[in-house]
Amino acid sequence: MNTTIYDVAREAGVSMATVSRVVNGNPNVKPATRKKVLDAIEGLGYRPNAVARGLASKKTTTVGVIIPDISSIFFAELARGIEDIATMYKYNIILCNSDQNKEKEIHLINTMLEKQVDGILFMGGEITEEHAETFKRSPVPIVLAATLDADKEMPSVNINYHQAAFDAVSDLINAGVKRVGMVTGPLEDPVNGYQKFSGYKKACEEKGQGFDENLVAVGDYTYHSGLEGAQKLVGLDDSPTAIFAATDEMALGVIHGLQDIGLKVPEDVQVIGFDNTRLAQMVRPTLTTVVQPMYDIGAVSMRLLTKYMNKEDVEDEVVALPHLMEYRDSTTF
Amino acid sequence: MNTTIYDVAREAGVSMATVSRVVNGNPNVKPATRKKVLDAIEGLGYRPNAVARGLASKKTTTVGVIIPDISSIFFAELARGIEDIATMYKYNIILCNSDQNKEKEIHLINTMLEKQVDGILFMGGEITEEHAETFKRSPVPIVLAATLDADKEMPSVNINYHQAAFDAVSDLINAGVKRVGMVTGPLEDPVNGYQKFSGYKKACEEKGQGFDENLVAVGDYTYHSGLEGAQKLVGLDDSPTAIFAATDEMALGVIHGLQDIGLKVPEDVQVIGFDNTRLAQMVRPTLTTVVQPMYDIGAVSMRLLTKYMNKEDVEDEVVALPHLMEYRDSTTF
DNA sequence: TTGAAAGCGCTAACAG
DNA sequence: CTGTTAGCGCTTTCAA
Repeated sequence: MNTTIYDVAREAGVSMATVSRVVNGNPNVKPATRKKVLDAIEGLGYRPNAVARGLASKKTTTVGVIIPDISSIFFAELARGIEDIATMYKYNIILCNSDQNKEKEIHLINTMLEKQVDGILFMGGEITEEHAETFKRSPVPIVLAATLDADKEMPSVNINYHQAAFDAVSDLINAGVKRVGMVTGPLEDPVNGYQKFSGYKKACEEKGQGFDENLVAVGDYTYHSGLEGAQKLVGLDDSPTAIFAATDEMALGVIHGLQDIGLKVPEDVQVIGFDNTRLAQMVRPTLTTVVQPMYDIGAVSMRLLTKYMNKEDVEDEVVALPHLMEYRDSTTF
Repeated sequence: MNTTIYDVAREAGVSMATVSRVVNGNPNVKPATRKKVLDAIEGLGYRPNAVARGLASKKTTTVGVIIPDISSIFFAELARGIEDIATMYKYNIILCNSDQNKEKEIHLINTMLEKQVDGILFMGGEITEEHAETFKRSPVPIVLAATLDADKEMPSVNINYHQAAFDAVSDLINAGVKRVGMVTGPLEDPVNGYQKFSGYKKACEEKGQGFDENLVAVGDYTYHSGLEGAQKLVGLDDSPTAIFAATDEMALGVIHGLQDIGLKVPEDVQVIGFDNTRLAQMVRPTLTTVVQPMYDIGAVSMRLLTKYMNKEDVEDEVVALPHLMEYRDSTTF
């Protein structure tokens, strides 16, 4: 049997309430008493049982984190930001991979709710009606990180993907590129698909080159799909002299796809990526990319969640972090 | 107030014990009764409280995972293997980053024990005496993943790092390379430092080139340190014509460090990495590397932990998974 | 096949 | 400043 608060009380010659008070740092304890209790705790090697505490207090100091895939370099960085801030506020994290599978996501939320988490941080792709229903029914706060909610009625932390993509493509066109191609994520994905694509499209339309759907290759976030996308695009009659990729990993694929068939980056074709993961510096030429502050998105969303959990006032429910460009050697400007 | 097992019992006209039985799939319930209960659960939207269950049953179906840094591509892959198997066995994961800091590691173990996890999966660097003490005192099983325990008295899952490094360097020497250099991790690190280094050293000594400490650069796992290491090594009078790096990330740094000063890989200098992370294919030339099955190490260690938690018999407490070489374009053989 | 009742270890009024 | 007393929601004997 493990030693309990009751054992400590007996050992120290006080009531369990007093032990509870010193364990929880309640100031209403005479120093001498506190010392007796502390000594007893030390002597018995007492370790409070967080489960019992959770049952009695209805707080577990644990938050659920639903993430598409922790082995993705992008989400792993986000997770690190989340965990750091959680630790700072004394929360632990229950981490689950969803593979962006709707049934799994809903199931995971329910599992976490059973475990009585104090809040949930959700990262995913599309927020369907069913997601919205589930979120609404949740007895604890839920915050979205790097995940768009069409109705903007959920608390969330993002950057403006549409604008960021628009900016990146505009840079290219302003620098004199006549035809810019794109390797996008699946268009059903609101972030890496639709938003970034629409930013690209808008820049094409407004800046003169016009939109040509042949210049768009749809990838699946992988390096390999970037590689294939590049080869498809440069195989065109009127092939692009710059390619914008929706993620850094695909951008690396694009660069190597280009190089593998003898094209030079950036001389023949310029390349811009998105995210500024560590990959961007691990390639030659180094990658010009849109900086998405992944760690910060994780950190800020966790901070936001703590505010909800503490019932603090929050002024901005929907926060958009700034993005910017990191110019490296895969572009000529 | 949330609905409890008691509400369901009243609604279904049975006792809470019966509700508990159907919730837990106990077969000793008449089908008709079961149906009544299930209907009541459905109607009330009842969701069992895992915290209360944990307190009563002394099982939380949660395991603690201590990892140096989830944003590392290597550990993220490992974590994915862990989580997948945990999910398969209906466990959830509490994930914490330790940054390989001893105090943090010990502290985290205690936090997890307070939370009454059913087991702990530990990834770290050095296992000190203090670690061993803490592990020994744990009331729940602990398994090490990709982490060496000098005394081999803890259950663990690894590959044979020494042998793997020896094999890689031997390949180079057998292929005619006269001088092989190495970029190692910190030598205090038993895995990425000492074991791999000693494998390298042994191959040098046994295969003829002899060991020359000038040929060794100590990195810190980062891409950047690989880059610097390479430049240091090729600056030598009698510079190496092949470099073995203790991790893929450092190997990418080595390749680019070489290329940045005009050397060709593999014509001028061959390069071999370690781990076979996804990075190995995201570089030109693609990287020849030692395959360490990260996902599998995670999966197998979690499986091993489930056996301990279920008090099943385990035949192999210390498991060594096989390693092999993946030959790509950064070597000439 | 079902119910009654005793905890699991702790928090949180409430009293004194 | 300290102790008493109810629970928190569930599992688990033990009887019936």
